[in-house]
Amino acid sequence: MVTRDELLGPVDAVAPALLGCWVVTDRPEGTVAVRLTEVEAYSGDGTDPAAHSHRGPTPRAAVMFGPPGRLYVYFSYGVHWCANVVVGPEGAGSAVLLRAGEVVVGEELARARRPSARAARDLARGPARLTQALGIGPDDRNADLLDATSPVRLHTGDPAAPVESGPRVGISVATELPWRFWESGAPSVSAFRPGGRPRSRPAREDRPRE
DNA sequence: CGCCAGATGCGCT
DNA sequence: GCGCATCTGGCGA
Repeated sequence: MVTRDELLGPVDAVAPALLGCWVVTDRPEGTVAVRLTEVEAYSGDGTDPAAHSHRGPTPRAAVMFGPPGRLYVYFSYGVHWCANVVVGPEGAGSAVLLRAGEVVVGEELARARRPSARAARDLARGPARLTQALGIGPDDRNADLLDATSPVRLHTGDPAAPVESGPRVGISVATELPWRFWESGAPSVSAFRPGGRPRSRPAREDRPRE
């Protein structure tokens, strides 16, 4: 198990240290474990406008201000659930987004949860895919990842390759911070462009309508 | 292959 | 009402 002390440092130092760790979910239908290959740091120190905690402990972001080692789960784009590990001292408002990993236990169950995934590396490639493969959802909000009896846990591990860093993905502010960390060469690292897809505007005002 | 746009609901202005 | 820490399938080269 990861210990509380390992999560107390600055979020941009803790985030790369989580690479290689395992996220494990025990459910009635079986166990799935994912070895983390890509994460992103979000800081609650007030300097990170991309963090959900940037506007204070709103109802959604309250978990980010709680004790380290809890799971911050949020609903994204009206469709997906994404998961973070809360880090830093209680009240810091910092968290590490779990962006991608490789399924190391329970591949059959992960495939059943993600029928659209073809290659194995796509099972947990991307933050919403990762939560799907692990069966993480709203019921896991604020779960204690450091409790050995919890159905969702974080186990220690080491990266299998050097760690690289670069801009975070899918955000439109603070894109200069190199707070995305990944295992060099990992096939499960997100292929998305830094900064996200540019927002498209209506191409034509005179487009015929039905 | 790569690029594109829709889906879909919540949080905050 | 607007924007969003995304994913997927469709379409064209």
